[in-house]
Amino acid sequence: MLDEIDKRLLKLLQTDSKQTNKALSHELGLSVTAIYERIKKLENNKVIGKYVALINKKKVEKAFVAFCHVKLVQHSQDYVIKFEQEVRKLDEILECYHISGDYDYLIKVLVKDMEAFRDFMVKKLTKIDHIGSTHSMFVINEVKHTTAITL
Amino acid sequence: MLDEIDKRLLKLLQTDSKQTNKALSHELGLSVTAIYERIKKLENNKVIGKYVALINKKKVEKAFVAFCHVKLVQHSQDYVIKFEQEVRKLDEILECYHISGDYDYLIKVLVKDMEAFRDFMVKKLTKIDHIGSTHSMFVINEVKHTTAITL
DNA sequence: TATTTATTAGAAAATAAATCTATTTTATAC
DNA sequence: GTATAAAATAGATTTATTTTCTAATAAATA
Repeated sequence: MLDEIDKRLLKLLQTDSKQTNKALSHELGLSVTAIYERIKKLENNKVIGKYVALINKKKVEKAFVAFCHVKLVQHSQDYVIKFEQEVRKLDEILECYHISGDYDYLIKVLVKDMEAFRDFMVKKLTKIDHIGSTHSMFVINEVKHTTAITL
Repeated sequence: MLDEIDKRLLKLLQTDSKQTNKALSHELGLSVTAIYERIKKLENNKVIGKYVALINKKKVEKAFVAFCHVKLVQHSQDYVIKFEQEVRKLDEILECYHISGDYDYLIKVLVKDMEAFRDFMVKKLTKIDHIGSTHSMFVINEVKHTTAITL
């Protein structure tokens, strides 16, 4: 389904989606139209989901990152649905995964600072019904963070 | 530094960076030039870090996601530097954070399936020197996942 | 081999980005 | 409160890019 050229093209687009088709055609040794058609196909097939601007969290006062493990008091469908609904509403939560292991969920939280985190915990996260317990881990340093999947 | 228009603009660009300046100008009630200049400024100030294509992991056989806690045997500078270096080299690791708590690191791993994960653990992660212990959590369901920071 | 289908190339048309000049708004000093 | 400077904006123009079109080539299928 994806040939080598597609993979190389996706690598380039995952790194910088603002490159012109001309630049990409140069890089991959194809015509502009070939690149254009390939990209359109990848978009239509939903291989490429969207194009976004990535912003620098340190520049927008969201440099404090934490991961929280969350356990529900019970795992009835109702509780699960409700919890997940609330999580999706909270802007501070960028990611939330239902995971295997001791805890039920792992969430990634972005806020300004420790004070804002405390606020988030007290006023938002733990206000959600049916939360049993939570365990927070603070990011000391971001060693690696990419959105680019290697194919 | 960022006014309300900038914030609304960033929200739009974080959702879809392929919108034309004309469409954005319409949305925000400004001229095309005003939008153009604002975007250029946000780029120059490094508020906008980059533009990327986000690809669909389910379409490229990378649907298996796991988080691994990693503990080093020791925390001497050498060991830390070496570990972080190796992590950055591994394509399966998309994110790695040095975190507070029982473990030293939290890493996010993307592979094809459980078999590939086992392979990754045995042949790559645990081959890195000085790793004390690891603890893996598998993603059962992705409840929320966005790159857009709310300002 | 013949026939269809998909991919590619190059040219033309349509669209958008980038630049320029003039005007307006905002901030600062007097 | 007014004058001045600086920043932001609008509209027009130029430049570049995307998109479409036609034809040619390559790959797949009967």
